[in-house]
Amino acid sequence: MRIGELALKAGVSVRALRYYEEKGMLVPERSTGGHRHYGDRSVDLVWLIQQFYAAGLSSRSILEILPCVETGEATPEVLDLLVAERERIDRQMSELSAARDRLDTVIANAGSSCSDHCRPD
Amino acid sequence: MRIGELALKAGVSVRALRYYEEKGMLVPERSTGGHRHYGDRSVDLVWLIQQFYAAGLSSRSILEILPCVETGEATPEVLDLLVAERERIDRQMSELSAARDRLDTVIANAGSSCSDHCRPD
DNA sequence: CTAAAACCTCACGTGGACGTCAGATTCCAC
DNA sequence: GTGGAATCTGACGTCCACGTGAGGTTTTAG
Repeated sequence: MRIGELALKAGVSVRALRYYEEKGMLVPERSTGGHRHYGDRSVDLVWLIQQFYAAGLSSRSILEILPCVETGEATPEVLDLLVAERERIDRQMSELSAARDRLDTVIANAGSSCSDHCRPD
Repeated sequence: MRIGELALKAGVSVRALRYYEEKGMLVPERSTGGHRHYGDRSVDLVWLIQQFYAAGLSSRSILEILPCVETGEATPEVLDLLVAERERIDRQMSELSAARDRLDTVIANAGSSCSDHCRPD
């Protein structure tokens, strides 16, 4: 399929797909005229890239990790990276959790104080 | 205390503190000569700001949320913002969780395949 | 065959949270 | 009072995942 169709199916912009190629994460075939051609598996691959981006990984990390997601194998360095990213995600989740608790506290207080003067029954 | 001492105690850079002031989040007193002077509560405030940043809030959101963290009160708009940010954090946590699971799978596979050819016993 | 839609390659713009450098001023210990 | 440390105000630099034209080429529907 061509770049526009993949962009639609994967829910990203055409520019993003070109950027992924620039970074080496998703390199398509080319038609004789120079147009990009992607296989069906590219849709899942883009989803995976998006998932990793959403988790705070850099394109550099994703580039190293992607191949071994497909092959199931990893060099020791990539394994280190995988573990490091996993630990970073754990830390980020606990930070998010703490901030969420803080927000919940504020919401609870603000909610009660608001009802105090909004519905003073 | 002055800006350098606060930076040390709060574990941020002097530049960051000036940036917080520029954004209205932490506005200190000034000496006659123009130097910033912070109270002891500023340390906790900076921690809070950092915590919110770590959770992905923008300086704009933090600016609106900070006052009602202190007063315990909130206007309906700020309450909406609080709830929206809380929901965003929830979504981000589930995305992180999904990515972590994916990494775990890869780590498990890579670990076994590595031991396959690293220690073929 | 042709027109328009889709695609191509540069290449500069964006936003956010600061880093960093320059040059001037203020503070504090001695 | 003086010298060095700390601080001051601009203002430009950084990084990254794209956004956004400009100007030209390829593909495809009719």
